Amino acid sequence: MDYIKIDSKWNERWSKNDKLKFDPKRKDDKYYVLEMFSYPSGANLHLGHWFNYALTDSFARYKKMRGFNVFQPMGFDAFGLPAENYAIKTGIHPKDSTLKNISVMERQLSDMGAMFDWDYKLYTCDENYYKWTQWLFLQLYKKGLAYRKLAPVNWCDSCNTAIANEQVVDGKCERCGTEIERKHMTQWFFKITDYAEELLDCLPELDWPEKTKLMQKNWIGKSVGGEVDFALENSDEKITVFTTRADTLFGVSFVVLAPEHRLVDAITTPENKSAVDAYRKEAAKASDIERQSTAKEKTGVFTGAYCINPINGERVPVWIADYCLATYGTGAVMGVAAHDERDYVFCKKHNLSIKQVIRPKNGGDALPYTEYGVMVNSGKFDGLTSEQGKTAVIEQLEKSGLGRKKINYRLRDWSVSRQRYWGAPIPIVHCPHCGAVPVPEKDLPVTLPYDVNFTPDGRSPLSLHEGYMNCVCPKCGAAAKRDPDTLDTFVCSSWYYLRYPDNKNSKAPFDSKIINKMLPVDKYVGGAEHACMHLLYARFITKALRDMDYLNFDEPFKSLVHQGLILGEDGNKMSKSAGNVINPDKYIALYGSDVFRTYLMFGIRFTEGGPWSDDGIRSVAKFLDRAERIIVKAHENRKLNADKKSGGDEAELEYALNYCIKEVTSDFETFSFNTAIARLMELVNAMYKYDALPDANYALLNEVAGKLVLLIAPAAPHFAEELNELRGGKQSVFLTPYPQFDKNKLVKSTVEYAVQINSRVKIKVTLSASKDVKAVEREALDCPEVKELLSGLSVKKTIVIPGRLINFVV
RNA sequence: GCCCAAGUGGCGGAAUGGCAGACGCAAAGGACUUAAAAUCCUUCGGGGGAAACUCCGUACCGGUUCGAGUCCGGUCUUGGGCACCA
Repeated sequence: MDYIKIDSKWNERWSKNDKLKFDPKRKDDKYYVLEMFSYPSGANLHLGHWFNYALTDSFARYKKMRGFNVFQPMGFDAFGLPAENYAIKTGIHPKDSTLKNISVMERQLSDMGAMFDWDYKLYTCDENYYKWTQWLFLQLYKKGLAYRKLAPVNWCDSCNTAIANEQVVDGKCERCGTEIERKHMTQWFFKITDYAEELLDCLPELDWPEKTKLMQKNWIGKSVGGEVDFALENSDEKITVFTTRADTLFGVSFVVLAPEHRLVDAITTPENKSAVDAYRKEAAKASDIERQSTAKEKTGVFTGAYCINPINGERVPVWIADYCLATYGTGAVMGVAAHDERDYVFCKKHNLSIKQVIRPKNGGDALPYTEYGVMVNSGKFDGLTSEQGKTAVIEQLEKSGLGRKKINYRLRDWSVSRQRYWGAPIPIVHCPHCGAVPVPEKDLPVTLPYDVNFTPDGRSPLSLHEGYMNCVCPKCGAAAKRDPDTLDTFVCSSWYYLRYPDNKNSKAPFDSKIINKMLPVDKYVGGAEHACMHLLYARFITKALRDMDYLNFDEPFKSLVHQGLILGEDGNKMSKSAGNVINPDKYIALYGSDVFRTYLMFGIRFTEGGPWSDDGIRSVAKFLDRAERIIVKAHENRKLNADKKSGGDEAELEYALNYCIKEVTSDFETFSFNTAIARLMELVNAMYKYDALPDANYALLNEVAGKLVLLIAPAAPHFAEELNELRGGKQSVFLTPYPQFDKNKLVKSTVEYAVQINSRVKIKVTLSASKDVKAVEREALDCPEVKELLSGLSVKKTIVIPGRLINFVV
């Protein structure tokens, strides 16, 4: 078959066939398949896109054949840093480069022959889209879920700008090599922590990979414990620490503040000031990852201050150390050397006291002992278990107001301000009189100006644009300034799935009546690298909009699948700099899209990915050729031996067909495309075997061939259409119901059993297909071969696995 | 460093705790052909054995079990994420 020629032939016919498109009037049997949209970074669709989009399209086509009204939209996550970097380097405007990339990628996506509903496309950089991203910001603001606070950014002094983590290489700015430091700026945050508990609670019901749910669970990081107040000596202030181990409170050796903690300046004594300042400066250079490394040496300096342990009145020194993070808990921790590895090392190093207050339940004094045990040296609490003590100590402190139960989350609020140009402007005006004032909804969008200057030093173009920055306060009319920042692109992608089904709505982001019927997404497909951020943000936004009565569902993505990562031939991640990028276009030009798609399905496990290799791509063309030959032959000879009585050979062929239907169906449901193709190959092999008989019934073979065309259609859509037409099919295969298997044709009267002695396979015997364990055992014992095998042995135990094996333990 | 995965022939990969290597690729041998391509047939984890057969084998070490690639504990390696790449 000419695989290249049929690509364009059928792509064109499909685009003209409205029956193949999503029907917006039918929502009861809708099936929303969504692939994470892509960032138009390079000028080309790369292999990874192809892998994800083509194979998910096969799944969508399968669902279509199962009778669903499939909705499969496509769009672009078009704002982002790379386009801006490109502009700084080349002077080409991000909008121009982005739109150009999009047009190339759209062409490649249509060449793929995927049944995307292009009428519903969206670009996040489009005014008609980001208008509603800004609307979303305003709703969150109204609801009290958007707020401002001081937060650190990576600051490059020479570029005079904040830079992304990605642009920090070895602690230096990737552009100019200047050492970066953390600078605190007032920025917008979304209060995702308000939803921490619900985001956690809803996880179990989601049909998501367990590992992804676990990662989100750990990311949210709920810990149940308590807060304890340590009063400062010579001050009215107190240090509040969060702990999950209040049972160790009697053993506190020191208290540590994060170097950024607000009290550090106030409590540091004059003789310690220079050391503390130097330490803080050094700590500002390290990333959180470096600071938390347990392999790193535990550094810290004494502030000179002391505080009082509320449970026993002991005087405790206050230190600062970079392993204590300002962003988690209260930014202060109590150090219990005897029962925490990190604290133990810290105390040994700085010669602080170590006091054992927990003893293992079965005794022992080896320190540090970090497990639960029994309280000792803890006054009236002695003898309580850690579990009891944790609660009892906090309850005691609650009476005096020096402590309280507290649930803490590792999850932090979502920082959405970006000091960049290529993003959705933040719809806020800063007025000297009224402060931060939201732009009225009727004035949206706040349009991103085009005529900006991309200075080589990387300063934010928006803040330098007078026409954009100067405005009047919507509240009092005074001269005011716009917020110079743009929104994190994750904000744009946190709601796009809600826009697709109603993408042309100019009055609202979406019509709730439509969206409540179209959502949740039935199958969401995308990379596992989004497990913690995008997927969590999208869940949060859905819940927030639900609480504002825009939506009536709790979760955006009912079912989720991650595709694996396709690596370069060298086994490394594909990248321009590594020179290992594979362009799918050359394979399409050589083999056609069906061969390429089927090869991707067969050669690489969808959820695993792996290094690219084109070994064997020819074999897939061979398989399709082989299938074509038998399908054509069966059709041409369809009248031959049509009245032949069915016998064992026919039953075998029908078994092969029905087994294939059963397996391929369940494989498609689980995205196990590689085994689905293997089962199709087996069916083709069975057809050849039958064809080799002298008196083969071609009417039957042709019937099987007809089913094969349908089964193969989601994997090789153009190929299947072509053969369907050749066989006289009048309408598209994708409007033809997917074959169902007949379970009566899958019943076999006998089964081959493996007979084991002490779990080692010795012989094989054919027994009846009974499920009755006792009957199978009796039948086996009657077999002469088994009798011979067991002669002279005494059987202690017999294990029968119906349909599989019998194990005699002797 | 922390969280989450993965590790099976020369290669891609199959295996609800039940016959490891389905289905393919590559390789070798053969048929057809003047020849090539295409197609078809056979072999194909390792050791031992003439053969029947037997022993070993799913990164490494240990455990649970009649039985472990699969479950548990530990180790190593690789990949993803670690909050301003998307």
